[in-house]
Amino acid sequence: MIDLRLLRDDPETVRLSQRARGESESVVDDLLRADEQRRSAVGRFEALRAEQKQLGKRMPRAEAEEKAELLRRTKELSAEVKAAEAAVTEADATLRRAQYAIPNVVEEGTPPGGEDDYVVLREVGAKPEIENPRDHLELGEGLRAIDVERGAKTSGSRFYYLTGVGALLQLGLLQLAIAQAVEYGFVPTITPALVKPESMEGTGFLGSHASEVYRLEADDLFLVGTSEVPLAAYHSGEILDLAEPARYAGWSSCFRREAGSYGRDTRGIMRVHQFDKVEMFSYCRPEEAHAEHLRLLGWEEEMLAKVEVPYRVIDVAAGDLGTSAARKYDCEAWVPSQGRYREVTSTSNCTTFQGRRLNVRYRDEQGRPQVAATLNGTLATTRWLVPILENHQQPDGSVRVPKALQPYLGGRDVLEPN
RNA sequence: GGAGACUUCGCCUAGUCUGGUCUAUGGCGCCGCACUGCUAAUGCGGUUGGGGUCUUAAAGCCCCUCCCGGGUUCGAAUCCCGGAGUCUCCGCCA
Repeated sequence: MIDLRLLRDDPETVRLSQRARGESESVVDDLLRADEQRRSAVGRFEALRAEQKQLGKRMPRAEAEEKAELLRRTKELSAEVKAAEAAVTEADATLRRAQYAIPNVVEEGTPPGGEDDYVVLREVGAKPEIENPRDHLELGEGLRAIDVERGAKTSGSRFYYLTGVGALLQLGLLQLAIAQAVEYGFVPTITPALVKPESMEGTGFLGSHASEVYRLEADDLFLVGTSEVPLAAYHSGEILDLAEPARYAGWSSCFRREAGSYGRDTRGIMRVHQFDKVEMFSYCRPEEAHAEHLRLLGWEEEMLAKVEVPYRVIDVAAGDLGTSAARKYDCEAWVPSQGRYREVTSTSNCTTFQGRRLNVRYRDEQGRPQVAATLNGTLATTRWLVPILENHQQPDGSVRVPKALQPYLGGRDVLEPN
């Protein structure tokens, strides 16, 4: 949720942000009104409550006649206080709803517009020259690494088995990611994949992405779509020491319903209901967030370099940011069979938006608690197998193994079909 | 799944039976000051968090906060109901 002080002091910034996202500006005025109403309700309640407490203090010492008088007044007050309190509760709820209706304020410099209005920041690495490239599924089946038929048999479409070198490749990739994260001081973390509603809510995934989320109704739990969720909720309600950013690298399976993506990426493991991921997550001081964001992007690029895959970096446009993000950079890897770049990482600066919802704070120089900024970024996912297999394929259907992954595949430098 | 115990302002803890003087006790830690010729000891003071109001800002004042939500009452840390979490024991089980 956004900062109410910012809203009061500078509502125009919030309106501009809404415009850049292509979203409603009237919700800004709704929120301003709700804020005003809550404050006046609080004022009424507190005045009544103060009187009630004053009179209550005299009660034990009061003599018979005074006592009767006091009782009469305090009985009235009791009802008034109760009503005023109910009004505050309602105003709080209205305010909260209005606050939840507004996504994070976009960072200055974010390209305006929608999904197609991204800006390409750079392209890195040479695209391989491959004649009639096989796609990742054909390669994966040849290597007996990917089995979507049996995935569909047991679980339905968009499920798969990784077997043999496929399993080793994924485990190697994820371990490489964890190793890199540890090298840079991240705390490697294996997270819960099921979370409570407030954790899901606090991360901002029950807004526009609600239909993407698996819910276990019998237990009122949600399956996470990314370990960002349990990592963000990890320190909820806490006051952290953020002299240095607190960095976690989460390893978890991720679950997505992919509602509304019927017909898109139906082949192979490009878009699936369940996959594994190593995710970087940082808590830091707000003034440090911008620099931290660029660091996360740098670490993503370092991982892409290790798997020797060409990619480009895009600056995602405001309308495609998602609820919590103020700025987002995606790395897209080259996929030869499709002749285009496809998203393999995404790093978001959520500024204090999640921190405020989840109540994560730190102490500033004066020792006062302040809301922490949060950031996240992908270090490796199952989807990475697609560009890895395709870019390193050879005409006979074998696949070269990037040097960094070789130790995880028993030292092999080539995977042969069998 | 069954039974019981517990949850207090960073940590530990008093208070709950018997509602008002709880504006929540004490210790530890932490911060400041004083003193002592060293970073030790001692003394004094401070130390939950959120919100409102006022203000350039701070201070002040007020409200909320004793796990959460209801209820009883003029008044709830305290009594009642519901929920969550932790622990112990029993049962079942990978």
